[in-house]
Amino acid sequence: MTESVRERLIGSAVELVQRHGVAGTSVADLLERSGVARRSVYLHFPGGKNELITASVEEAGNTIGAMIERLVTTQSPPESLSAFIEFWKHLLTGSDFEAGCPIAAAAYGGQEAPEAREQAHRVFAHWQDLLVPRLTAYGIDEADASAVATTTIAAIEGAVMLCLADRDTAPLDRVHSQLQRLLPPQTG
Amino acid sequence: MTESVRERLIGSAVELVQRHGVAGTSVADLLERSGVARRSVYLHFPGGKNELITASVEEAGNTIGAMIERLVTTQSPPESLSAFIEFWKHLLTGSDFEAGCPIAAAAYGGQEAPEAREQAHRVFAHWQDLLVPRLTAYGIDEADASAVATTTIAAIEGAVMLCLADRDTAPLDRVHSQLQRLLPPQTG
DNA sequence: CGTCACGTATACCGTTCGGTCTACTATGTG
DNA sequence: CACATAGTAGACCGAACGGTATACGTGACG
Repeated sequence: MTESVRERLIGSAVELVQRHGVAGTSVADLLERSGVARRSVYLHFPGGKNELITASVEEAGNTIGAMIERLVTTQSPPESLSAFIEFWKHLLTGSDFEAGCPIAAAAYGGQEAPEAREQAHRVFAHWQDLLVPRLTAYGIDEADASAVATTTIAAIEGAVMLCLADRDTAPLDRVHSQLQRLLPPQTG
Repeated sequence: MTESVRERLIGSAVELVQRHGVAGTSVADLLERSGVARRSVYLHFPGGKNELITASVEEAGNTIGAMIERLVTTQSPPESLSAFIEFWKHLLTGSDFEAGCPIAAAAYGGQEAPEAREQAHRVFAHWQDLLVPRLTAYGIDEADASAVATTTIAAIEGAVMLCLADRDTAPLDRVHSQLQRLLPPQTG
């Protein structure tokens, strides 16, 4: 039942990276939030902070990826899109616009943590791979499906960033309305 | 002719924030790159690092904003879009995928530098204000124009982030192809 | 000439950084 | 019991952090 030390560390890393980025997340912060002894960090992650952050990017990527998979296998692309947008709006409002996408934060902090950036690359590739077959099944030309998938991810990630800057969810709503236009009515 | 101390500091701050983010940019780095005495920083920016970074976000926002204005006043929306995409591709390849958008970096680093985040908000609002009248003049419904403008900015910003993660410009090309679909042929 | 603004150079402040170390405590399990 | 495993607690390291202080140089202007 109780979370393991490793899980607590990864969970804390995800939350802190969402709020402060990679460079802005210190080991001391991680210890305080996780309530874990300093030494335990290097027991589970001999590579130190960067290895922990890389693992947390993988974990967050898998969690969100599982949600994406659940959405696209149970709903149509437009419905999945709405639900995904709603997820991000809740994350933003629930954190008073302090938390963004941890994967994006890792991509931007890639200079100091190259392994975390590579992990971010894998996560984004995975997310797109989940979308492409659903888009083609929905009637989108195979040649265009990967571009639509990339654009959906990019526009939402960019909108989350705009929401952080604006401290408002309106950018996500505006992006939502336009991304719907990229999804043709079925049998299109 | 020679750059003033203030200009050197701001220019250095823009480049460093593009590469390392707000939290990852140290005063020592700024001194080394700008070749300026430590004391001079606090002479020009009594608020220290945060004030300097806020000024650099304003400066970078104005520079890119001026480019956007030049593009949209001399070319059609699709042509402007292509040129803007090309600008980002050059920035990425010219920095070996180490430099991204400094405004986005400020938005993500807003936790530790709130004034810089507010400045990022103003910059993005300005960029969108430059696009909206051109989109309506191009035939896009007034109710949709602001959404198209937001989506264009968001998708490109997100694509730049994906390019950093992938170390490849392909995401920008894919996003480009889909953003074109949001711009109807004239008299549409 | 005096002085004052602007700049450099560098020492220094207290704090925090990531990471290592020693010592101790549970909880099993052979 | 013996002993390994996994954890806590906390001192400690050298380096880097943002910011302040002191001393000096230089050029414009009254």
